[in-house]
Amino acid sequence: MFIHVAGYLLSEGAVTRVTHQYVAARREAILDAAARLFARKGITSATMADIAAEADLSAGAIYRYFASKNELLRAVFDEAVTRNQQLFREEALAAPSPLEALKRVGRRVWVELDDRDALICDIQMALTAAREPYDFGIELSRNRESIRQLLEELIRAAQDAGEIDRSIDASALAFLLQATTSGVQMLKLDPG
Amino acid sequence: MFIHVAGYLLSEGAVTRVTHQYVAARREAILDAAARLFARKGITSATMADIAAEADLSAGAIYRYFASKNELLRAVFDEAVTRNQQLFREEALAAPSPLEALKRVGRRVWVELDDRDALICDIQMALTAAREPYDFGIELSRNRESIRQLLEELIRAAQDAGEIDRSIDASALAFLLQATTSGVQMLKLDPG
Amino acid sequence: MFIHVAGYLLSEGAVTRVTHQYVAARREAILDAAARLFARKGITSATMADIAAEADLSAGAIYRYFASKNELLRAVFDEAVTRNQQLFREEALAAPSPLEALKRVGRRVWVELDDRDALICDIQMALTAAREPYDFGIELSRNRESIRQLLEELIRAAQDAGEIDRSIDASALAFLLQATTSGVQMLKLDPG
Amino acid sequence: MFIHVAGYLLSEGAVTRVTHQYVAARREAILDAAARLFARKGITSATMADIAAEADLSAGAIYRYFASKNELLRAVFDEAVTRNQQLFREEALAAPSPLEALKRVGRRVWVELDDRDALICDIQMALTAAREPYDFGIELSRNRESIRQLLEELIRAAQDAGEIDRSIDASALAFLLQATTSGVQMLKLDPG
DNA sequence: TATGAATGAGTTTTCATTCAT
DNA sequence: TATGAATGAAAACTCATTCAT
Repeated sequence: MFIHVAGYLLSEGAVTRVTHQYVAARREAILDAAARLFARKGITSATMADIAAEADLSAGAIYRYFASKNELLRAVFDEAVTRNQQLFREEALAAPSPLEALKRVGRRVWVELDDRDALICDIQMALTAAREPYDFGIELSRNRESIRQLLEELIRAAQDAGEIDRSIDASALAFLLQATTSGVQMLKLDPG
Repeated sequence: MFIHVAGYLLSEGAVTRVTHQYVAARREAILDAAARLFARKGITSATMADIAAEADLSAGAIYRYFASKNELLRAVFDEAVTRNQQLFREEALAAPSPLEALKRVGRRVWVELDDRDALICDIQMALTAAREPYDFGIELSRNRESIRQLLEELIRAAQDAGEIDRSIDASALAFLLQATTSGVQMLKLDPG
Repeated sequence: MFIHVAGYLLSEGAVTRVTHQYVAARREAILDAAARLFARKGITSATMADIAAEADLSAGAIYRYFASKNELLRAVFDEAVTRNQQLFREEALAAPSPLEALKRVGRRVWVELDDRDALICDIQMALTAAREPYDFGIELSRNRESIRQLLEELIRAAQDAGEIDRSIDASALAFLLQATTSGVQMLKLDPG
Repeated sequence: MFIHVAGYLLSEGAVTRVTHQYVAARREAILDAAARLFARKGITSATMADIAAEADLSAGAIYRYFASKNELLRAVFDEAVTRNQQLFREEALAAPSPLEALKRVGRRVWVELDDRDALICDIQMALTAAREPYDFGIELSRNRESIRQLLEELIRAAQDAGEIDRSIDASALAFLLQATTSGVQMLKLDPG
């Protein structure tokens, strides 16, 4: 060690940075593979070996990145929640008017429906949360609530701008929009 | 075996009838137990032993009624589809007018949402169908289609009766109603 | 069920008794197999498959009798403790005088040393208890203490009967006897 | 590689000496770490990664010093045997009289009992030797025998010096002393 | 020499399914 | 028909060991 000190000090930073990038990339790859396989086969039926193969790894290697299958599942769900939130906020912020924002969000959701894996992932997430509310449900619930609030704010703003009839109950409409969105997701599942 | 002695004392016909009733009742019990457990634990996590226990049977006995877990699953799904169809048709037939029929169907669906197990079963069915379209998807798809048609017919009838604005696209409205229904199901799942 | 009632009532007792005996015998067989293999290969290296094979079963079958490898280990240890206690008490009760009791216990311990598997099991138990005091140590500690007390009582009785010099500290001698016994166990381990 | 540059600035001899010292120190550190972890977790449960971490190294690095976990185990056992031998000889040589030598050895052994890790290591060694006599037992056996002879010689010398009653069987007493020593080790294990 | 990511064999555990009773 | 013990094929997870850097 005393002989190598200089060398280590020089290289450590670089090595660490490279390794971190590599590790982060692998983590991401596993996460993506898991999301795909959970969607295609179902959470229980997707084996760690399946996921590993999809991520070009051996099954054991996954455990360097995620402590257990359950942790991996949680991470996949976290990513899905984040993705959903971003989708809404991005469109809402970019739009020139409240009504336009609502329309764009709707259009964006419609487009995203073509990502079948993400679609299934969302529904599976809801099911899992329904069955294990304390392990998985809390964040999902918060997520849904925050999206509902965003919709409600947009509706009220549109009402203030005269773009939507003021007699409409903004809260109820927000609920209805969200329900319809979820519903369209369900219908989109239909393989027919 | 001696345990059948009592049965043999009855005339052949009676025995057969009793046995048939008995078998049918057991089948139904297993089906119900399976539906409950598939909903609560998920299809893969619900074991045959769980289901047997819930139906007051031993694990092996189920195989007298269903050839495999997959067959049992199929039967559970069949029942769910049938139940859904009946629900719609019953209400539609009993209503005095088309619009009233639509309203009653809506109310009935709303009430059924409180059967959490049925709710989860429906969603799980859709997921399974999405993943294995040829094994499970076809009938589900037909079911959804037939319900959509029923809705569309009711809407058209209501339009003919002047109860609904004729400028509305009946087909699109039927789709929307169905989507909203599915969507409310999803929101109802939310444990929060 | 209603058809079979009579038959079931008649046979249930018999069936249950037979089954219970069978189950108990299997449990015992597994326990013995496990004790042997824990001794021969060590606790960690003895696999459930090894144990099952030694007990003429498949690995999975063990789980009908013991919830986990750890439970099985605990049961093996429990049996060893019980065996040790019995050995001491039996000899002590049967002897005509306190000193004779001490001698008989000593002779019995000496004889038991030839059961190499039991020997190793005892030592392994002590090691395991040392490492996981709260999981395994408490009962073992109690066991050792109760044997020490028995020895002390015997020594005091022998002193009262004039068989052992009264100037000797009974407690210290009991400790020494126990230590020597343990020590001879250790030396007996020596394969040379 | 550049990380060796500093080392090359030194003369060949110096580099070699430093490297040798370094290697020896590392080897020793690994050996100590392994002894500690084998004692605390058990041989099988202590992982190479555990040991490496305890020795401030990465898992792979150990293989520069020991070809396998088994070799490492063997080395740990060798050290323990050597330590035991030295302990006895040191005290025996330093004592002014044979009886005093015996007493000092006894006292030293008593003191060493407080090194719980060494204690457990000794017992584990005996167990391992009992199970794999040809791999691990031979040297241990020789060690025990040589200590017994040393004790016997001391006893005889004490008898010749009139310090111990000549009627006592020196060989038997040596055996007994050794057994008691081992036995006290076992009792010391007791967590209670 | 040191690192630590990856591998692959092995271990515990679970469960659908079978079958003797 | 019902039971429940047993099987055997997975599946999650662990770890000694290797190897590119």
